[in-house]
Amino acid sequence: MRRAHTHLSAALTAALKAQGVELPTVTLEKPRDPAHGDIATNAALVHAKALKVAPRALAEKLLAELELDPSLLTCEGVAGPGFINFRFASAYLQSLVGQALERSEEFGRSDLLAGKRILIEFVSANPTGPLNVVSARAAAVGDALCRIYRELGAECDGEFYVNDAGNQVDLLGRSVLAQYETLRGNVTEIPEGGYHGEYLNSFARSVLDSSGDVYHDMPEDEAAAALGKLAIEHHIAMHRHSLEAFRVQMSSWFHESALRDKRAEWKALEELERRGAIFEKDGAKFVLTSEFGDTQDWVVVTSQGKPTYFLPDIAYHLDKFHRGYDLILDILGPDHHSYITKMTAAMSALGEDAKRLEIMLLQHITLLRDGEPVKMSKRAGQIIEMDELLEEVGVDAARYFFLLRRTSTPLDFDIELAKRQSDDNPVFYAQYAHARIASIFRRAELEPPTSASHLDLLTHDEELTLLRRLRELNDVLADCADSRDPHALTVWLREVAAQFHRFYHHCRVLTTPAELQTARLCLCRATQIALKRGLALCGVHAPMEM
RNA sequence: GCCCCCGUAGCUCAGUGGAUAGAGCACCGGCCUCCGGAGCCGGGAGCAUGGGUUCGAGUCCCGUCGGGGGCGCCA
Repeated sequence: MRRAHTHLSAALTAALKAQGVELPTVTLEKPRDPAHGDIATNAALVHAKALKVAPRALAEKLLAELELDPSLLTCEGVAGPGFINFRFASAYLQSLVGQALERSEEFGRSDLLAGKRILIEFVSANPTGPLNVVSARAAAVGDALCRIYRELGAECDGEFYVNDAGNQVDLLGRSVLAQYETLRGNVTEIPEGGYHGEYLNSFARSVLDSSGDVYHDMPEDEAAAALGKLAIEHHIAMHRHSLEAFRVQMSSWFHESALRDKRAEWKALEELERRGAIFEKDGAKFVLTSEFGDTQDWVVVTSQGKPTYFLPDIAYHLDKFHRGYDLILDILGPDHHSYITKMTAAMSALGEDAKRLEIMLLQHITLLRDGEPVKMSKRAGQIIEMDELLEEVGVDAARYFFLLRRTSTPLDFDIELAKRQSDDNPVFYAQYAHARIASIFRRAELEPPTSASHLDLLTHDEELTLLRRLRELNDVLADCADSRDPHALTVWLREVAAQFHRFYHHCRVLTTPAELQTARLCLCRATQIALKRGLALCGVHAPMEM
């Protein structure tokens, strides 16, 4: 899908060298104004200064030098301050239909990131309650990114880090125990800082129903520990179930308890000490993150001798580095922003190449119902569970809506809009185009073509514009990969759908001369394949009818 | 006080150093004896602000104003 670009890039490099440029830099871009063609290059503007000539004059010289394959590209001449514009040859655009039909599900695949190993950690919600809608956005984004990186040839793993150790397990156990005792008629206060969610009440009831007084008869510490463990396991199972329903495939679930079993947090501490990156103050141990780019140092072991959450987190990240990934991506909530410099500094302190670690912050979401924000308070236990949202709007709409904004932008999730079956609902608009194509083949009582013919008849403006859109899939995926953000894919899908509808309105498909009909059916099929792939990378189904 | 995100059309947002800044919604007006009208065609207005870097800035840097979030020996 980038043959024309590759060709042009090479041709321009050769032309620049002939003009005496030793290290040509060639950037190709899509002009904003379609009247300027399909590809523009600023090569003349960039290199004019060094060669001491006017940009437009250099552009003319390059043009005279340039050897282009006319089956791929034609030149539109020099324009503006010194841009050179090019246009795709119709034959090249038409050939994309053949590619789509032949490659089918593979349309969009490339080897851009072949050989790269990428790890994306996402969701990683604490197993102290069900997944809520905050995790749902992370799930949608993280999973879509995994799919995109794999589409581009990378080996990409998605990982859930399970915080199943430490203080919160104990606290969770005591909270459950309090609920359990209350249910037995022994009204007990939930401990300070404990968990108040209603879900724990029903969990405590199920424990009481199945185990009776067993936990009442144990010593309190023992009961709390046992109940904590039980509650954690219960929630992990819930998380797995919810994510599966959301079509999120985690490659691995990394348990903090496994790390602690190996004493990995203490080994990380020893390594930091060995490197002189630990100091003691007021009986606590600090890591010298300020020496590695952070504004302050952080406690890793309290004066009570217990590790803070940060120490096992360091051990966990170190483990990720040791697993040899080229890129280690963490997707975290916006409240973790201090974590970026903190963890990066800690990795540097351990002698790792911190550039391999990228921590991205996913901005929060606001659910809107009838235009009004749905109030959520974690402290009061009022949360909207991910499962409830899926139940109400469906997996397709939920996944797609979470990708509609850039990750750096807070997202308003309009529940009514997500449920609406009309063209102002972006997910339905894209899916509808796919279903409409399916209906054309049903109507014609034809199987979709698997090989192309008479493509040279596709010469209408709307046909060629549609082909240009289909070609962009590779570029869009590369953008998503670079920006670590699948959102551009939803923009592309909307544009493909819109352009398909325009084409369909202006160009009759059925009841036209046989050869033209064949060509147009091939174009319809190619569009359908492209839509299906785009939707699949978002984790959304492409229905045949709706 | 320090740090992060954001400020583009009435609203929600694209635009990640290029040429005359684009979509959707909403609003107004057209298009169904015609392959799915869940669609298409046409119509207005805008880069918060002041500097700087650059041949070129919505985009990069600094300041100001406005909105949101974060700064524990909690996780």
